[in-house]
Amino acid sequence: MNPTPRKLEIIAIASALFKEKGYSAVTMRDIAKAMGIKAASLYNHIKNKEEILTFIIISLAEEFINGIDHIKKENNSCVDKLKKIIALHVDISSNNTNGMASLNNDWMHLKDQLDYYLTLRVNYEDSFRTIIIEGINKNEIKSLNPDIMLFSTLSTLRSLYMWIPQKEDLDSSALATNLSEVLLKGINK
Amino acid sequence: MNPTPRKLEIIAIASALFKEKGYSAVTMRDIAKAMGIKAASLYNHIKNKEEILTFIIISLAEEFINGIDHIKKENNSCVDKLKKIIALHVDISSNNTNGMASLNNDWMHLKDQLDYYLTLRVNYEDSFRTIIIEGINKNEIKSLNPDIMLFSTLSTLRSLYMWIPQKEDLDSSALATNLSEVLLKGINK
DNA sequence: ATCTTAAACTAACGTTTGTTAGTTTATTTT
DNA sequence: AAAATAAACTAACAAACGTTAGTTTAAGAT
Repeated sequence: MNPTPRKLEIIAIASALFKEKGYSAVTMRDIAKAMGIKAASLYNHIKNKEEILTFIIISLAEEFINGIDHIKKENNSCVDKLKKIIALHVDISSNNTNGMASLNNDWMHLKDQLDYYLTLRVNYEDSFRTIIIEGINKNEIKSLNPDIMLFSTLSTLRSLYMWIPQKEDLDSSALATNLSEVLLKGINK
Repeated sequence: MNPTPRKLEIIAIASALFKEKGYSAVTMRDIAKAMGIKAASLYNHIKNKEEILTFIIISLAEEFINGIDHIKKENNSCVDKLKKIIALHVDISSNNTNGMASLNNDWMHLKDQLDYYLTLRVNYEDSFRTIIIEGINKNEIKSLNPDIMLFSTLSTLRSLYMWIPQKEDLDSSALATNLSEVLLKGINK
């Protein structure tokens, strides 16, 4: 059940290819060539193509759920919770920019675990929205449409994977700090 | 050169399928079935699969370039220019949520026009960044990393296509106003 | 030295893919 | 009525797809 080193190598290579062209456009022969072996040899390590995608997406989705569950429980202001969510996204995205592409763009190609993934996503968004609404009620957050604030913030955080690789000069904590400033306080002086 | 009504029907149907599953996962037989005809019949109207994608992406990309070129020339404050950019995204995205999915996710499958698309994108982002930097210099915009502000704002605007279809209660101008508030002034009270 | 195992290989399978060629059908123009 | 056109059709193609079966190779364990 827990993957061998070789299997993790395949998943890492596949993640990079999936980010470049998307899951459907990447063939088993592409993955094999990038590994320096033949396509059939991949099946000594993985069940099938779908298993690769499932592993990438589900493990990331569970990281996010675990992260936000932890943040919810802490005794912080809502604004501080939001800052922790931002740091969570920066952290996970930094450590797996390739996998984040699949999580964002290829979840609909899941089969067995599609329903499970959708449950995780709904739960994550609900937790996020709850924190925003709490912030409004406690007068920490502006009284605007919570869904617009959720959508706006989450869109930026979901796109981090595209942008982090080209910004190696900024370390994770500096990026999280800057992003918190922009997302919470805006850009207008 | 300018498309027949039937061709536009095919492109519209294809856009919807591309949004659901991505360009690579949609077959000519999928498109034909959704049109109620056979796959071979599509070729009476279009050159090949690639032409459909190219049309969707390039026409949208040109809309954005035309929009921002117009905004640049107007004699407005930088903040007002930014508000107009936000309204531009809301407007274009509202009128073609399906096509926006291809623009965002399937541009890498362009062949002939890939370089042209990339040029348009770089030009668009440069114009956007220039407005932000001007705003910093004129003391309208906070003196933070301009790329982070660009990235953050643009990520939200690029994701609008996913979100607009499930928010029919909000009309375009109200959405643009709310978004301007959130993106420019933040969510923190 | 023999056995076992991990991980590669070759060869092939049945499908699905985008696309072409040639034909039929129905509508419009002459 | 005849001719031309638009838009569908059937049939088929070569290539690429994910995957399976059986085999070889090389290293470690007995």
